[in-house]
Amino acid sequence: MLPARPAICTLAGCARRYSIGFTPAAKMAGSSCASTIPIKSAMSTKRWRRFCTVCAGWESTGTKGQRWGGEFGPYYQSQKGKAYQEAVQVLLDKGLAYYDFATAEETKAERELAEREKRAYVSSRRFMAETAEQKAKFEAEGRTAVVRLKMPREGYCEFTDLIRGPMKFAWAEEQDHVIQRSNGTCLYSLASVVDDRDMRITHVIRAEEHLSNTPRQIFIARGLGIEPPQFAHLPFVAEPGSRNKLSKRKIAQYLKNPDFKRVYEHGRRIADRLGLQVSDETFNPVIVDFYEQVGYLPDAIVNYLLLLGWSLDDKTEFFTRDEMFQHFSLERVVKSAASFDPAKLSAFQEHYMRQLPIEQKVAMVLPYLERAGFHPVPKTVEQIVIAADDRIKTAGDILDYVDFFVADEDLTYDDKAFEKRITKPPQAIALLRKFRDRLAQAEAFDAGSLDKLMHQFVEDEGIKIGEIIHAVRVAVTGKAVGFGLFDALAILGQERCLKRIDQALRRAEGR
RNA sequence: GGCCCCGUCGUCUAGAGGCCUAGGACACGGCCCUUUCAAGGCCGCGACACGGGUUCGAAUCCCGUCGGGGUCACCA
Repeated sequence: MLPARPAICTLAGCARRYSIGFTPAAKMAGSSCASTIPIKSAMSTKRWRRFCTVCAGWESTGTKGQRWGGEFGPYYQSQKGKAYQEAVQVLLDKGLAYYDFATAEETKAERELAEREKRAYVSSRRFMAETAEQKAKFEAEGRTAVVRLKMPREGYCEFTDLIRGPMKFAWAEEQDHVIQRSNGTCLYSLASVVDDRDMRITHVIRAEEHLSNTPRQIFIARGLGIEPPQFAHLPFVAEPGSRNKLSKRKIAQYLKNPDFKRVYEHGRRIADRLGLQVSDETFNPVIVDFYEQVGYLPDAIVNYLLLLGWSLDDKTEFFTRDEMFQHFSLERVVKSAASFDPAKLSAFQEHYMRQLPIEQKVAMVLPYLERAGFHPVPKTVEQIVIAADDRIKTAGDILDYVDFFVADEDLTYDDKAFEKRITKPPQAIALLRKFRDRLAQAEAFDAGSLDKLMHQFVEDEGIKIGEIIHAVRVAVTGKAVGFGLFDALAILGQERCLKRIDQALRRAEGR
């Protein structure tokens, strides 16, 4: 069944299952992507697929996806109606389910009555039809039926959860859940059991909110003569700074958290420079798409998420995919919910970015420049990437350095910086002019030579380096901040540097 | 409300009765480095929810309290 909503993946849902679920899945199945499908349940296949695809390398969401095929299809619940109905019939034949001819209002009334009388609601089964005659009688009244499970009213359902250990639920607490709607279609709890059987699911690894519907699934499985799969219920991911389940709808509230806000606004700046249309549906730090758009590394995200609720020991933090597969175990999953910490995710991102070879960084960053409307030569980009070093924390950060690509006459100046470093200091303009002349005479224009030239200039003038260097920076880059000035000058080249300094001098003199 | 789950620094966690004056990471604060911004180095701050047991000894075991969360659909 395709989810009604578009391909959105929250960190709360798919991400957790990816980093935690995918890992043992791949481990147990002994292979990668293709095996993730049979190991999970069929629900929200599309979202799951989206996340896997994204985290496998931010590839486009190929819907053709041969990789998603497999021998136990079909994988869409919309194509499996017949299999579900057959299962319902088996349950009916065995007396483990029944036709319920009660109307929605009648059921609701019973439930409300129980609530008023402060007792647990148990279906009266007043409109239960187990024989053809009963069925005919209700139908004659013009009633339609749903199929409900006929849950045991005594005893316990016991099973072992791979994360939580032995579980014991009283059958009497279970409702007679609907498994087939009056229109003949089936519900999740029935469908997922059938899917799990058809797809040879051995381990169901899912969020803890499903813990309480496990007994009914075990009931259905046994009724169908299926050995129930092993269950592992993961705690959910909580909101930053609270224990509530993370939700993509609460972005406005999360924005009050300074760390969350920082991550969001950083992404927002990049999106704005790209002219991206942003919507809360996808441009939201709670959703993986956000990180893809801003240019995060999948490895960083997966590694961060892996540690959100699991650890190997008291010190190991960084894992390659292979190491994850090798070391992961459900037994070490933490039982309590873990809050999403955007600041720590950023720290992982910075770490992985620092590890990235230059060529890969360049390749990662180029599409951002192109999307922002620049057509830079890769060599220059490489120089910038090297000079900027770890200042580029996500691929989108390259946009902090577009000043190198804009035409000299289009360079914009930060007014405050210009004022502080050029207009205001009494000697600044004169010094800048002198330095400009030195630059004009420079024979070598590499960073090392420029460094020497600057120091010679400072010595000759008897000034402190701070009196000139900032003025030069603002004159050639327009900004007060950036990477090493000599790298910046070298990348721009002599001609452009002179042009920009002249331009700044004219601007300072109000011409 | 019934049922269920959970409770160690702000956050993620290590901890299976003595190795714990509770370890690591992120964040935070300070210092150093420095042409700005980053980064880096060093130092620091900082927790066993509470109350009873059991024990020579408890963060670890038991009971209770409190707190947080999940779930109770013809959603998935």
